[in-house]
Amino acid sequence: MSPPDDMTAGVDAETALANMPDGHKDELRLWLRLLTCTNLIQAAIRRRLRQDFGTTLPRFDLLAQLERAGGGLTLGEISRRMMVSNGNVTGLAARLEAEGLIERRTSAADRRAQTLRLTPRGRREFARQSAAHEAWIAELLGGLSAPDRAALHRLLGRAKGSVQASLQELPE
Amino acid sequence: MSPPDDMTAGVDAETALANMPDGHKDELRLWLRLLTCTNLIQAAIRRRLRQDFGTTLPRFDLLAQLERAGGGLTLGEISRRMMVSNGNVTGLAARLEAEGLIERRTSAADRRAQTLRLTPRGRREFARQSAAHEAWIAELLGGLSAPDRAALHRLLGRAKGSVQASLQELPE
DNA sequence: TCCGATTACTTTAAGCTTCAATCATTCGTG
DNA sequence: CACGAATGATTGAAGCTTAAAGTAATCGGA
Repeated sequence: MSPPDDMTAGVDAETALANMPDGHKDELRLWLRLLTCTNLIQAAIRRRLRQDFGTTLPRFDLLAQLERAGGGLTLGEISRRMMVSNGNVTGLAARLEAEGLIERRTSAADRRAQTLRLTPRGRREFARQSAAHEAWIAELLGGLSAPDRAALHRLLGRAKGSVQASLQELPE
Repeated sequence: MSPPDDMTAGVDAETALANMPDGHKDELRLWLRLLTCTNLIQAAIRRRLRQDFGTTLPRFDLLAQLERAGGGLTLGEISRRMMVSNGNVTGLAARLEAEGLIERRTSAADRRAQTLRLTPRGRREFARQSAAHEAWIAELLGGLSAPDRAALHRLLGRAKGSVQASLQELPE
């Protein structure tokens, strides 16, 4: 698993962590705080989806994609929109179909493709979950003033731009 | 990463709100952008840890906790610091021990407790990973000016405060 | 001393996630 | 038309994650 231990040059572990020579400590702190915020919110959402609706965030997200699309979507399209792997969507869709929340249909045009759409029950169920979800978010972020929210949104937009630009340049 | 050309849709979760009736649209937008930023960065880190070091983010995080602590830590203490379940740490520690990166020892004082510490090889390995990790983060967030980073850090602090206050009030 | 409560950890079942390999279908080009 | 390449989906192996139940050790009184 681990690469051959080649006794890498000079960096002993203490200096590597204790006092970061570069100015990169700054970015690291920012990243850790970003991560903490996201994790706190996401954990709260997951817990409530489970407790109040007996469901999970990935299931909720998949239903949200179908609801938003209006019509049906292929597994591949869902995979792209959710930014997860194909195999992931296969399993997720299987569980949601078993629960009667979505139905699948082989596309007439392309017999490789499976089209998913919400069942009436799936649509009803998602409407309830979605309303609650929206309220939870509003509650969690309610302590932030409107100007703070706006500023945060704008700065996160720049951060996203920075990340995407960086990934564009060095995709590996 | 480029989406297919046909649909009007964007790819990420952020574009997911076409038109939201309520006034909570604002908070929801903020949350989705926060989530997108975190996911983009995290996915890049995971991919590189795998490609360059054949490891994963949870393993890296556990090693980081041990390195930062200096001495040994119990499984429970690690579980608290990483904000994950006990059972999670049990499995993670088992894999890291099998790889020879950490060692476990039953505490003399309390025979229920297991103390983990880095092996010399674990320390060397983590030093390499940590240096790369730091550089990746700096690169990904390098497009942000220092004042922007400072402002973002500050606003995220307030967001974290809002979330924690909200969770304090309504723990369920 | 003893016994119930607490604490530390492990185990189990279920689900999520990825990558790599595979199968089926469709497409493009000669 | 034929055939290799590309596309859509599924499967399998491995790992991460949680909640809930279980085991072992410690602690705190009665």
